[in-house]
Amino acid sequence: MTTPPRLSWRDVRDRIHDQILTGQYGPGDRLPRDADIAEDLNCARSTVQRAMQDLSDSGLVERRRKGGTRVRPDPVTRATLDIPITRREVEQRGGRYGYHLIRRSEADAPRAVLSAFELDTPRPMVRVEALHLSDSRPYILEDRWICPRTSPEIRDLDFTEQSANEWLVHNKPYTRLDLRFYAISAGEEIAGLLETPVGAALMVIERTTWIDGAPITTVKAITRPGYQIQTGS
Amino acid sequence: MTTPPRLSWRDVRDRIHDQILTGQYGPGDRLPRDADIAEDLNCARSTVQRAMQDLSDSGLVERRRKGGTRVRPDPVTRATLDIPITRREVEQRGGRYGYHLIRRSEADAPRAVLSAFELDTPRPMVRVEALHLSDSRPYILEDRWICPRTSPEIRDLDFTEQSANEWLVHNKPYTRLDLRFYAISAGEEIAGLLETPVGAALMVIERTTWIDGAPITTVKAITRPGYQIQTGS
DNA sequence: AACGGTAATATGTAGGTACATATTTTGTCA
DNA sequence: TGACAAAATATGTACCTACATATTACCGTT
Repeated sequence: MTTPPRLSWRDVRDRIHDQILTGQYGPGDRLPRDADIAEDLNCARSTVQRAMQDLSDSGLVERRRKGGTRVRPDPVTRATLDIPITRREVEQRGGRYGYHLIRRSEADAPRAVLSAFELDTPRPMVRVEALHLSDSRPYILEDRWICPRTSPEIRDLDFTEQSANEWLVHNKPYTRLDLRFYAISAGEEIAGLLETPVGAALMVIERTTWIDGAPITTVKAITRPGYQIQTGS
Repeated sequence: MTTPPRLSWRDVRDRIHDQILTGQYGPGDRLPRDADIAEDLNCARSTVQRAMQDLSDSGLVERRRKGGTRVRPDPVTRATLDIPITRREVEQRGGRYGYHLIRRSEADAPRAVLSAFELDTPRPMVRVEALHLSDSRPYILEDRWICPRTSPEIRDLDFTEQSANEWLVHNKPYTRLDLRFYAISAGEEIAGLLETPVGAALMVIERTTWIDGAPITTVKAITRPGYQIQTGS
């Protein structure tokens, strides 16, 4: 008697995945219940559940209690991005990291910042403008607003030695993150700070974080020309 | 006797998460074994396992068999991106979608394309240049190379009606995806096609896919001015 | 038909056991 | 001391059971 090798949840996942992509189940179609698939494949329902969870996470299917599992009608390519601390990023690329605080100020947050936080009422915030350097050359220019109501500690920090980026990542967990990328053309001020020609195309990374609904920080990181964001590796 | 409400894996996760961020466990520190945590919290090991998996997925800790669980020394902010089919994207934004094939050609893949695929030896590929429109105005310009050795079917497709984007997403599953974003300045040709001033800052999305190591397609999607990529909704 | 409450049902989660697997640690021998 | 094999160990996976929860589906009433 040869014992058939047990099915792993990856096997189950791949099997379903194949069935979807060979057209056996099309967009919007409902798949059998986990229990039935489990019986079909002769494995435990928990194994099917694990497989389905993974397919759901990767955006291929949608699952709803009692509603069952259906193939997502609009396929998406889903990818995971890792954005390291800027210091780590520079060092990992073999550069010598440098940091320079440009200005630290307090003011009522402008409309754009409030809108990033999805706030209606104006409130005072701390603004930190700083430059990250790689081998003494400008790497990323960051324009950050921090909400002191959520992070009172920043009143005692001047961010001349340690970047707000680093301090926040190490000390301020968040429950919600909003990321966006877009391109801008370097204006005069930015071009001057990044030592780049006026009109250069620059990637901007905007990041906003909240903890349980309370705004922590929003930052506009303007990268030097040629900067790339990439997945994996 | 009040029965204490059972701990969910989310509770466990949040508890560990807090402990890490209050400094109870610092970067590089090793956490107790799952079994011990389970005993401490009076829950099943499988619950702790689930919690730890999630923390591992979100980049906060690293787990290794026998090595145990340790706090990641270099914190990263990890985010998930959904990139929909361009047609869906346009329609979801309330625009009327249009598609226009510019050119379909065959040639040996240039060095840049081979490098994207991590290939050494040149091989012939199909190139598809096309324009996606929103309300009859240019939205995304895509310059795509497809490997016919991996997808022989494309020999029979002319991509005049359906975009290669759509066909591939629906018919070509991939096992590996490489994504990168960067900014470019519109040259004359691109500016003409996107109906944008020369020198405008544009976001580029490069996407390369493989199936089990075999190259499928690589595409450079040049977006119109003001285009943004963002997480979440 | 329209409404509303109830039952039916598929997925989600927790508990528990057993074994698999990947590493590290230890121990032995040259 | 070094190399290699064996033991120890923490996480990973599979199975099963029981119950929780969110919806959908159904049915009776108006």
